[in-house]
Amino acid sequence: MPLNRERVLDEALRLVDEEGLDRLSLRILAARLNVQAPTLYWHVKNKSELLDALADAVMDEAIAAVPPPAGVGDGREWLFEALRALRAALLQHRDGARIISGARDSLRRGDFSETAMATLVQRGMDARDARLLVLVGERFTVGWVLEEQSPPPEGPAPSVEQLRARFPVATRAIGDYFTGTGRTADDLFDDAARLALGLPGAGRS
Amino acid sequence: MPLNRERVLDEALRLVDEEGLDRLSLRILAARLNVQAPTLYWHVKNKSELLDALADAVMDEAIAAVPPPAGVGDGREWLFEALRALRAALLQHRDGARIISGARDSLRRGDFSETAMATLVQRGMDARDARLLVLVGERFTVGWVLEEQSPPPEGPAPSVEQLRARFPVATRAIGDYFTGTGRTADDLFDDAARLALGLPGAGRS
DNA sequence: CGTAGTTCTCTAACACCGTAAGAGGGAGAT
DNA sequence: ATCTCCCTCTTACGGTGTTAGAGAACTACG
Repeated sequence: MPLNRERVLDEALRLVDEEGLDRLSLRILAARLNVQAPTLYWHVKNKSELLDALADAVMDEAIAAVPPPAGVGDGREWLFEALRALRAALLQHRDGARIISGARDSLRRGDFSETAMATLVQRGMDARDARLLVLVGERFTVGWVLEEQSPPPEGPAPSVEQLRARFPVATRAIGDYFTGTGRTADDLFDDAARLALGLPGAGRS
Repeated sequence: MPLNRERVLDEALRLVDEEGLDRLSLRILAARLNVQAPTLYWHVKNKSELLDALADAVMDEAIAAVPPPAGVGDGREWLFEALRALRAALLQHRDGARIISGARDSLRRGDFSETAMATLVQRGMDARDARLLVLVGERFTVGWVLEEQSPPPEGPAPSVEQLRARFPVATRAIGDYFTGTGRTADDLFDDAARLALGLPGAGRS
């Protein structure tokens, strides 16, 4: 079975999932494919193009996960669901947000925006508002997941008391949000995303 | 004049500003300081710690640029100004957003959030709402500037017609926003940020 | 059948990277 | 005069992306 571009990309994504984006090197990837590193250059222009292709793959999954528009509203609720799907797709892969935010040349990013904006406009929203809303939602979500996926600091984690001393308001707010209540990180994103989109809800407890 | 940590960090930031984050290597940095690469290890633990220090430096500038709270509202308007200051500080340095989003261990990020949340709470906002709002604003802004600062694709830029064919809604909305009107990228950020924070305005034209 | 061409993988090498180990110079204190 | 601390040096290791070019295997053509 000969090597082809698809197998290279699949294995690259698997490698990133297992070891993280920083460990993706052409030599390691080649070894996993039982091949020498320069061989990859036959199937891929260079590493940067490989990274772009990975970003495309991740975005494809995100786009595929977006639910079809339904319901009645002006589409804000649908956009909210689309952002949930985007976040889920990014979380599906280790460093997913870094992959797509680092891509130099990925038209799939634009596809996501375009279909989102088109859907909103089709449902009656002003084009200018739609663009603004999609831009806000998309960049907010990427920034959010980027933070969620950022690895913890290298040294020993700072103690809870130290954090409480330096960030009293934040730690108390975090504590109030999670402890006792059965809320999860997913709920926090939902609340934040609804807020960013100007949607009601974010159900007070 | 002996080398010290401060001079190393200053020169590193200058190097990043001139050449971009990808070109920051210990050898190049050392050469600019008329020193050999391993010498830097006397002043800095390793490259990762250096990057964290750069992130701290950038965030310090952002924090310093935040205006003192004033006025009357519940603080949302002030937070909006704080986000503008954050964006401006990130734009001040090449790859500013990447620098702070890549930092593994920077407490200054937390300082920004903490003072923002404390300010909002002090002005009467519910702690939970304040946290959510600050989180939304901060991550939105970082995601936004990350996109603003991402370099153009390597090859020749795709033609306007190609873009219009693939992204009709988006290109039309962009055109409507900028052409003719005297609006700038700064205005677009302002509109988007106000939307994300639930502030009125984003003056319809 | 032979030969030419295409497709894929190989080896060898280059320049660069972060980083470790340890030698040594120079200044100040004992 | 020696000891000690601070700072810089040389040397080296294993890793990186990438290029150049040789060569094997297969296909198509005369």
